[in-house]
Amino acid sequence: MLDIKFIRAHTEIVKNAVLSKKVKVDIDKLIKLDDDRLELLRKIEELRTQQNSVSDKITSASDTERASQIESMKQVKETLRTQEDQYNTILTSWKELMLKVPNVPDMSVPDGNSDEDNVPIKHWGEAKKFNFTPQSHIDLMLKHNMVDFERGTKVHGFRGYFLKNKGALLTFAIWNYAKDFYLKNGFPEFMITPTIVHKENFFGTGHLPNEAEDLFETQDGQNLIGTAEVATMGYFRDEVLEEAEFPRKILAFSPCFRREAGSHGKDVKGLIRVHEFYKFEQVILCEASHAKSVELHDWIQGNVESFIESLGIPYRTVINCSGDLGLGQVKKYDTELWVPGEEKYREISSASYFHDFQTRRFNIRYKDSEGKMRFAHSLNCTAIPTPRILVSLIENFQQEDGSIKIPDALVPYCGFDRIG
RNA sequence: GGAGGAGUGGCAGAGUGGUCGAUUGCACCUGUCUUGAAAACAGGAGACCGGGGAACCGGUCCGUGAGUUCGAAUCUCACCUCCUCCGCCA
Repeated sequence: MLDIKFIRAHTEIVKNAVLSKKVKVDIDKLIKLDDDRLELLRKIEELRTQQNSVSDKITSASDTERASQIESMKQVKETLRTQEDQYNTILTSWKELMLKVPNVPDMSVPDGNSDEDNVPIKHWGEAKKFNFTPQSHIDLMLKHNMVDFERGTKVHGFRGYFLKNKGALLTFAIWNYAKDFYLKNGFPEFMITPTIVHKENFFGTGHLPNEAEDLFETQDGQNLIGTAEVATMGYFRDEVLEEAEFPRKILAFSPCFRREAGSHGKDVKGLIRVHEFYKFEQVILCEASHAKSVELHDWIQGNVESFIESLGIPYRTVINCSGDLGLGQVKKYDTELWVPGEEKYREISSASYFHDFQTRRFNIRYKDSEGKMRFAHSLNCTAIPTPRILVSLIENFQQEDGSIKIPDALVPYCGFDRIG
């Protein structure tokens, strides 16, 4: 959510954001609505002032005065009721529009329509070429009895999977390694979050109102989270944080659920795109400073890059174009790992900052050194998702004989150094 | 799932129709006193919205939303959350 005062003061900037993010929302209509809202608000407050002052006098008035005052206040009450109804009608539309207004992309964000326009800014490792024909993670994992897609589909449905044996053990090893790696590298807080949460949390993060199609819903009206970010941010809703404790650095773990509506034809095989998975997420809350947000954005991105480097998987980092940014995101980096079977880089992580877009919706504030209440800034970045990481890990570490070498960093966590 | 109780400021806790944005205590800030601190005493201090350069003025907020009333923290209804007891269950 943006501040309506900011929208009014910088209308052109916001309109440009709407255009560059390819969002559908009428800013002129919003401002017109806000004019109407303010005009009515002033009228209503004037009437209330009148009502309050007469109310004060009524107690000490004589009986005849009182009768006439009560009579005149009945009129005021009727007018007030009509105007309040109008106000509420306006406010409802106003809120709907406000929730759709996107945050403004940073100057450094390239313009573009989709992920195809994202701009690579870093490459690490060599996109591996094998002197044999590499197999896909699907073939390799099936060969070593690490996964069962047929039973997954039988039991769960489309995109279902069972991780089995060394596939399951490898996953636990990654979780434990990731937990140790991130906690050692500067995350004082660690949480396992709820996965069933109220809708308001999705409005808070900016996933709603526009991404409802991608959410699973319970019969009680809550939704399943698609990322721990949602629950972790919700944790702080309506709270006033201590500036002295900034930046809050939280490592959060949760199962994640995504309907993948709108991507039915994409990645229909394998572990790239599944309905349920697990993810460690980096979540940051800090003071309301652009410079601080930028600094921490680079820090969380650096963390995920270091983590991938420690596994020895080639990757590149892209800066996401405007059209590939979420509603609330100011800027985003994606980290993409080399997938030899497809001969391309595939997304594994996403690092974004939001300024106060989310915290304004969640009402997460702190008192600054001058005693002024401010909305905090928020950021988040994938730490590691499973099982998607297995795709590039297994394909990159496959050997000519079809066995899979375990990256050194993971060996102590696996208890084996090779599969097959 | 059934029965009962409760939600008030950072915390505790008064307040059952107007003088209540709200007594009081703790915590907090400032001052007096003190070499310093503590204690004592005096004073200050909520959030949000609108107007204004500002001092300030007006409005809203007692779980949420509706209602009754000239007027609601206080009365009515619905919902949410928490607690206690019973039942069921990993």
